[in-house]
Amino acid sequence: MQDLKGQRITTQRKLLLDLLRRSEGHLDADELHRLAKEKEPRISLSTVYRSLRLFKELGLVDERRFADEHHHYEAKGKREHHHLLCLGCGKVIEFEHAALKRLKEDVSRESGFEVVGADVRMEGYCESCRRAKA
Amino acid sequence: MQDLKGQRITTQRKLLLDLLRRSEGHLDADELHRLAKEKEPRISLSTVYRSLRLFKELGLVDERRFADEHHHYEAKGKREHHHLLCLGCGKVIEFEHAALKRLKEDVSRESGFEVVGADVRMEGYCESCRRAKA
DNA sequence: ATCTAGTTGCAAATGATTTGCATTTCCAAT
DNA sequence: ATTGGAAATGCAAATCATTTGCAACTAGAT
Repeated sequence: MQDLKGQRITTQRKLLLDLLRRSEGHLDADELHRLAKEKEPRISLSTVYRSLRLFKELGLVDERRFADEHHHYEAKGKREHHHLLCLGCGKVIEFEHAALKRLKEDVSRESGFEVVGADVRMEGYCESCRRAKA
Repeated sequence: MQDLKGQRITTQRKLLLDLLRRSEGHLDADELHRLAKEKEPRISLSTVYRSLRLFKELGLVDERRFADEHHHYEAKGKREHHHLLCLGCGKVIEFEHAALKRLKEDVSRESGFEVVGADVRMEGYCESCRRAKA
């Protein structure tokens, strides 16, 4: 838990960071709160939000907005990846692609903009929704 | 104004769509409301939101979320483009890149996911912020 | 010109996220 | 180990963008 540089290591923060790291998907604040209450029934939703903000500031999680309405949080550490959003079922699928590195370099060179990060998301239909449509 | 297929053509809708199309940037609901009130002082913010939703459903505008907090709307019709977000000054810059078409095709082929649209955004520092940092 | 369903403006409601404050807890200094 | 105070928590109330209920107002078909 030495990831929380300088910040106090509380039961709540430990639990929340652990849940985020174990979870496969992209949790939102409510889901995380629900999970956390199984271990710490008194944990409050505000603490969840405050901790998420802290983790984000420390660079421990990424905050994303998919379909809308609320944020989703994803613990960092995996390889760089991007997202496919299924318009049929709402599923979020991760993908990697080698060409993106070159794309960033191209953009940096051509635009004079110093690119530090990229987020690519593609919308469409996942295999099962494609089958369902056909 | 025959873009409003089947929908009633009201003074408010005409004005709002017109403002969106004239505007270079990416307006948010408040900015649009402010602009609209110059011509139609009684127009309400709800009407702005309702019209934006309608335009979105009709495919006349794209809704985006940049830095956060609220939506921005952009009239469609320009060529496909993506966005650079400056972390220094918050500016949003548009860019185009030919490689994206191939990237979409690659992803479709490799993942079995049918890609219908892509949104690429890169974060970093624009030229003037880079100079300011140096 | 008339009729009526679609639209509007306003105010109140919503829902995600934030904040004020009293209480509790971490942890550095004793 | 104990302790003092700053930092963190839980709760309830506040925010802020966006949505909605409703009565009054129009577009546009008749």
